[in-house]
Amino acid sequence: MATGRNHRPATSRSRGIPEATVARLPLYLRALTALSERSVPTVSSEELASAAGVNSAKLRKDFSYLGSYGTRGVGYDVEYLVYQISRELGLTQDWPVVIVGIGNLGAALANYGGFASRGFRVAALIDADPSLAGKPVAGIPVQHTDELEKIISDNGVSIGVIATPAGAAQQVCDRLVAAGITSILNFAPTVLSVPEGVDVRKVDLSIELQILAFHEQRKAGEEPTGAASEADTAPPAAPPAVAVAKRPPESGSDGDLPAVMPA
Amino acid sequence: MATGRNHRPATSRSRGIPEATVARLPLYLRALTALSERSVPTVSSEELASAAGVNSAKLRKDFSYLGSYGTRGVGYDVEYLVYQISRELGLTQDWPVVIVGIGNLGAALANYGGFASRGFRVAALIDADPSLAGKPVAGIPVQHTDELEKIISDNGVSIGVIATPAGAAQQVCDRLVAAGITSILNFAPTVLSVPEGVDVRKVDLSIELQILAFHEQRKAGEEPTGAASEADTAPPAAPPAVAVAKRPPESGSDGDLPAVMPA
DNA sequence: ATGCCTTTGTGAACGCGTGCACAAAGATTG
DNA sequence: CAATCTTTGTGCACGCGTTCACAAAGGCAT
Repeated sequence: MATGRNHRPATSRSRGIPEATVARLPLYLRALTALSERSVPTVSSEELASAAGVNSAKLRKDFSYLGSYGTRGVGYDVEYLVYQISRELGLTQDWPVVIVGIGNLGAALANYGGFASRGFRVAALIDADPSLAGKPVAGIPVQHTDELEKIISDNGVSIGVIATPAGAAQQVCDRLVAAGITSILNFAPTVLSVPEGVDVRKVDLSIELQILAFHEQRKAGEEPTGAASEADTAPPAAPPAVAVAKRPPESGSDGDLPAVMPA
Repeated sequence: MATGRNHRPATSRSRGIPEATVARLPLYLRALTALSERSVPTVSSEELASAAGVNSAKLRKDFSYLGSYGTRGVGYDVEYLVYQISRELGLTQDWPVVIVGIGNLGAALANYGGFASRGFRVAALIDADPSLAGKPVAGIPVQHTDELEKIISDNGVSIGVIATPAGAAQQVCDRLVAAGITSILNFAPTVLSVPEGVDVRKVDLSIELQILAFHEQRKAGEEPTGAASEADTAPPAAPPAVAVAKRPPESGSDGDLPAVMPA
């Protein structure tokens, strides 16, 4: 989870659809779309749950927040459910989005097919590098940062994707917000601060790997030697005054992305 | 979150560090590294918490699971804490990783600087497209899928990144697991099924956007007209037998990634 | 050395999310 | 039309995660 600030009771109070449920709706939608393409008319909660990788009881409860769209003894009508979830997620309308920071990642996002097929339309690609301006990426010409405000207001964009290096992210964020953006998907490894009412979701590649490393280390140090608990308990030095095993600062400042766009 | 199967009590039972805490440790580590580079000797929980974008009470409780590394009245020793968290996350050792599927996204990942600076080393890039073989991406030559098993065992790789199209993901996953991989970071929009003992974390770009769209729609339909609740309650047709507003199947099969690698 | 001030570490309360288990609902069969 | 069988929808209980609030701990000034 990653909402902009830690405000809001985590539960979306409106119609009372729990945030956890909202996060799973796209999962169900994906599974349902696949079924729809195979012309499967109905699914049971059990089947759909396994296709989506969740518990069937959880799925039924999730759907119960949307209303009673199933038929007892039969299951759910696939087409109807696809529509209901799409509507609930706001996918029946087209959402223009802008991508800021057209480095490797930004380009990958621009080429990502999963956007267009879900009601999202890449309205513009924006980068601070003047030499990129005009060059097409994924068939869309990159525009310079100077145009940012104009692009957003002209196209009525309300969702922005930040794929810049960490150093530029907050500045870009501020400009996006000032220009009217109210939802941000942030790929830069920084904590963005935004005013109340703006949603931020964060995707951090390196964090995911670190979490995996934690579990991996756990697995490794489970049975082999008994030395695991030893190295665990013995700190290399007393709390204050240490300089242990500090990895050399590697390259420049910490947070880094492949992209261009200087700070 | 996204563990392979819905097994395991969500809490990592070992030394009893809650999963939610583990997920935040990389966040703290990032903030601490930045402080370390600025040669800041100590931080209070309040300062660090705000830098990491979390609540200070939460941060203190998180640290309490690791041990008592702070000094009352003063705060935490930055260097020491960096070391402790690094060790806890298993970042004091180098983790070789392989990236499978070198499309736009795979290339972006290969170029991502945040990996190397965190103890992760890209051991190999793998793709099924023979025409890519040998070509260097981010300075590393791409190798063909045939070599997958050999690469993994030769380098002792235990973490794999899947950046293939959805259609190929499960096959790749199976081969990775068979070859000895026990942690997988999955970028393909599919539910992977893996045997017990293998961890899977999922990053789905389109899902994040859909969640944003949900909240965005919410904001939009909050005050404008009173028509919101109307369209909300009236289904376009009765549950069975409908063909409402179904978006045309767009392009090919649903889950798609920019990458190459045919199924 | 003593008292004050800052900040940690944590006990306890609360709320969300998950999963169980079952009653109600509808379809289907004879 | 009645009985049976399947599958939904949900009441309930439990556990994890978050937050509050405060006592204990240590530094620092006098």
